[in-house]
Amino acid sequence: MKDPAGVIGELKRRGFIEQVTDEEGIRGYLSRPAVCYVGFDPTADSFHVGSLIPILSLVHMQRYGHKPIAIMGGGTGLIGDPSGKTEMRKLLSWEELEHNASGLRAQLARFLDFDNDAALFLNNAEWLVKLNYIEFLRDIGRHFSVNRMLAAESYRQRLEKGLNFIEFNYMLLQAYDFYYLAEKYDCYLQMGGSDQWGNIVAGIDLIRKKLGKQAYGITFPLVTTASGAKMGKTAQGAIWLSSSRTSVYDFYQYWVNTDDRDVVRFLKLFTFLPVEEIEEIENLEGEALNPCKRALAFEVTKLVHGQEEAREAYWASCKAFGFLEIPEDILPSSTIPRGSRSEDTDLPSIVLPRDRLVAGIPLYQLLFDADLCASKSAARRLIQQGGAYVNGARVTDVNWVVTEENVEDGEVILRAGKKKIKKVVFSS
RNA sequence: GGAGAGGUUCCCGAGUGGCCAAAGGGAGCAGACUGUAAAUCUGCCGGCGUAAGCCUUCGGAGGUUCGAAUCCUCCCCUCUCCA
Repeated sequence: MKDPAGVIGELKRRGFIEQVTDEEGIRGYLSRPAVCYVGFDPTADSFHVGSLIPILSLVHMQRYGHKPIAIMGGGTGLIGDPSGKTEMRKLLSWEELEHNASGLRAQLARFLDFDNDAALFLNNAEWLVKLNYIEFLRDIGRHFSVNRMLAAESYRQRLEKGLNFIEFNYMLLQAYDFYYLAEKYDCYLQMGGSDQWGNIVAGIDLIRKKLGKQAYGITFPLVTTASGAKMGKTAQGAIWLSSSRTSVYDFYQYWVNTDDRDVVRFLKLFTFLPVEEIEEIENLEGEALNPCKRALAFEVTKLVHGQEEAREAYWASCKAFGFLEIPEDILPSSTIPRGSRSEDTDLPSIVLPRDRLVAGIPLYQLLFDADLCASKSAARRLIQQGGAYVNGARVTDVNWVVTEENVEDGEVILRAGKKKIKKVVFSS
């Protein structure tokens, strides 16, 4: 096990830290095995790429011998955190929350070791739901200055757009969470996104007032891509960790397409490759970064979906875009396959009944069926604009029909634009 | 509770009776250029249709009109000021 105190340095070097309340204090707190927590909103039954930062920060903590707690905001999810939002979030029902929390728990188990309480998974509904309003006001509410809350950055934005009482309360509840965890679990460190700063500080104040103890906070930077987009957001929607929402192949592709300027930063944040190795490639430019992007994609995919799935995605991607030797001295700790293409892996595919071929299938229809185009209109546009390929050959005739003649070994390879590819398998 | 402003296609935002599937920008998609990158340029960008055209959309429900995103009525929601 590593020296517990080292975790701060590790997080810092990897770019996880935006702000800390008291660096010296935190180093002291973490100099021996300690407890820390991050809260997650159960707004969906899967995490997306944006949640990787907080999740991985917990993993780093655990690797250094600390005890991470993941809090499911079941209770606060019923309220809706106004921080960082420009408008009110829709409130979730009980059933949704339960469902989401269990999905998230399962995903976290891939990252954290929950055995023997080495990490905890708690739902704050457990203690928030039974709070008594009057008691809460007397015990907790009196410690909060409305003036100070109004001054908080997280509320400022919302004051312009409007904020209702239920949201205004959010800070108290989160502060109460922190206080509760401090008291029950000796947890004196909370981490969270930079929009959580105000809530974290409120918790620290509450702990000081109620328990007379010093607590700490760390915030993560808001990670955006070099072109300014929020991490993990694409036009098709978020990149999810769940393979039923975002296929492993698409997940891998998302990372391969990382902007040059982001590669090093993302390797540090989203993989566990040694920082020294990542620094080795810092000076690479242009095309030389491509193997690094593949390694990044492979490593992140491996973390989320496992080694085998990652290999498959890697080979499928090679098949679609061409093989590229990954030099031995690039990120040597990465377990990305470095040999030549020995494995033959399938492209993403769909299966259709063979008898449809008898009458022939209009290409636009097939593109639509294969999920490469959102509508038949879009498919027609694609063909007209020269972005449609059948078995590698461009097709520009809108009325082109796929027949038996185009099928080889029961398969047709469709491509839309440069990056989307799908194999259609005809079964009898 | 009172007064005012507003809810437009993925987002921002124009549009105040026909020329509106709805300006402009952003995002996105395709092509060129490339390195599965970025930037740039070009085209596209509600659905169905080869097309002509048809259908659905401007908070919701009705109504006026030959014709409504635009006018009227009721309702829902948001914001601002007042209480």
